[in-house]
Amino acid sequence: MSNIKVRFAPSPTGFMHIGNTRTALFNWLWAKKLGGKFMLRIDDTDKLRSKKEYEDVIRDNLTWLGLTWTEEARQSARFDRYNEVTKKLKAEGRIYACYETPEELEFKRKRALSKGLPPIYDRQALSYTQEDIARFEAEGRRPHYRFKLLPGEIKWNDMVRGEVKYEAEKLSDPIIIREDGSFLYHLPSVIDDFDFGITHIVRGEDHVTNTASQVQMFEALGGTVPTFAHLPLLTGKEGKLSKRLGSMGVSELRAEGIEAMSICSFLAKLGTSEAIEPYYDLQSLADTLDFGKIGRAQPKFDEEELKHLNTKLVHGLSYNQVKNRIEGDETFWDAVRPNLSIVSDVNLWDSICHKVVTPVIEDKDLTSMAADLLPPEPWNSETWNQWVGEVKAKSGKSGKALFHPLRKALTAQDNGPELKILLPLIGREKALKRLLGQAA
RNA sequence: GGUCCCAUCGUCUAAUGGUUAGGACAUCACCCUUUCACGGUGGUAAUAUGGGUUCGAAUCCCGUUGGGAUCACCA
Repeated sequence: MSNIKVRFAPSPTGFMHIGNTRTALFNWLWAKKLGGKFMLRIDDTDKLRSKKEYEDVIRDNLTWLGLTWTEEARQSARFDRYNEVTKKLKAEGRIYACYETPEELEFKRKRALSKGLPPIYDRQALSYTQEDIARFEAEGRRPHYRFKLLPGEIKWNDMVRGEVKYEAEKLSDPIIIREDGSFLYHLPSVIDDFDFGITHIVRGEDHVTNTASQVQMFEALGGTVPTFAHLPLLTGKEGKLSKRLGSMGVSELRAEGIEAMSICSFLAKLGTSEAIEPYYDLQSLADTLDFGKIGRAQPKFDEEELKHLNTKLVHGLSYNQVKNRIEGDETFWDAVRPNLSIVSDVNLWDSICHKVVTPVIEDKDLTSMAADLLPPEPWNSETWNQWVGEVKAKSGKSGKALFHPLRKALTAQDNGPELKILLPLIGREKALKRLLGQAA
């Protein structure tokens, strides 16, 4: 049994969007490929912004996508553990108290920037005297805490970026505890990864500098540093990561009729050197996962391309894969699916065959003539050819002029499945009325 | 501004110093279908820019331009 373990750690402060989903997917696929475990961790250290509603939607989306988890944790339930670690690190001098107000910090940053200096924390707090601290406390100030980075080179071998190096001196000591005593993301995340035995962390490249400081946190905890993979961030069509991209949720895509496997196939292959094509199960996607094939440039996410892929995927869906959610039998499905963009459009064709349709009459002479020539039932798949042959002979029309008016009258649609198959399903009674311009 | 990353057809990318710069998606044309769609075949289409290094550069080096990330008491 593999000891590989990955996690997806969303903060329940918003819905699942395309970027989130991609991160979850790559983690899941990696665990699947290596026979490891996938855990869900709710990063709800920010009590104000975390909402149960978001959490529910995240779970629901993951389940729908098929990204199931076998273990779960919640940061808000682990504060005792975080406090314990913090106490130890304070004693070791790796965590220190600071008394600057947010305004003072903001001022320092601006001043550094205006002098052309990097806005790195100046560690003034390390030189406080007892008197300074007493004075701050007397003023009613409460401390926040930072993690002290050790000078020197920080490096790791990234599964997508190769060797990554940072100089600790060029990084700010991250604030890990707020003035109100609550934890910020950095340290709890590391403690959890350490405690739960996470072996690989796959996340967006917006985390690379966080990783640099977190590497030192893992070391301070005395743990092994997990293996990292930082995925290039997705951008929008126009170049910049647009609001639209940020708001493009799994729930919305699902509501639009996009298949879960379309989303997974698309996100797993976008930005890689492999063709973006439909995969019908996560296992086969996992088999092909290779972090080395992920490019380092930022791919553009285009919803249109996702829709194209979805259409292609739907065309390849067998009856067995959809029978639980559609009307109609296998013959019907096979006849209709090459015309579908989304599975639920099958219902449109089902209702065209079995419910009331208001026909569109384009060529009254032709359609009423065709109505007269309609043969008696029973009908089969050859009926169409025989009938249309007669209509053609008598009207002298052929090609589009012949077919389009018939299609519009019988289905009220501009395009669709082969009429040869549809006609017997519609039946003589409805066909006759529709050809005469009556709703039926 | 510091640090880090990136730049090849419209899009995702391949080509680890010598290729007619390849593939996939999209697009276009043709074929199939007595219509559309589906399907099949084929075509158009790219190395951001300026310097080097080299017999030879998409590839290595430097500059320029452009894009992105980060530098939060968000995660």
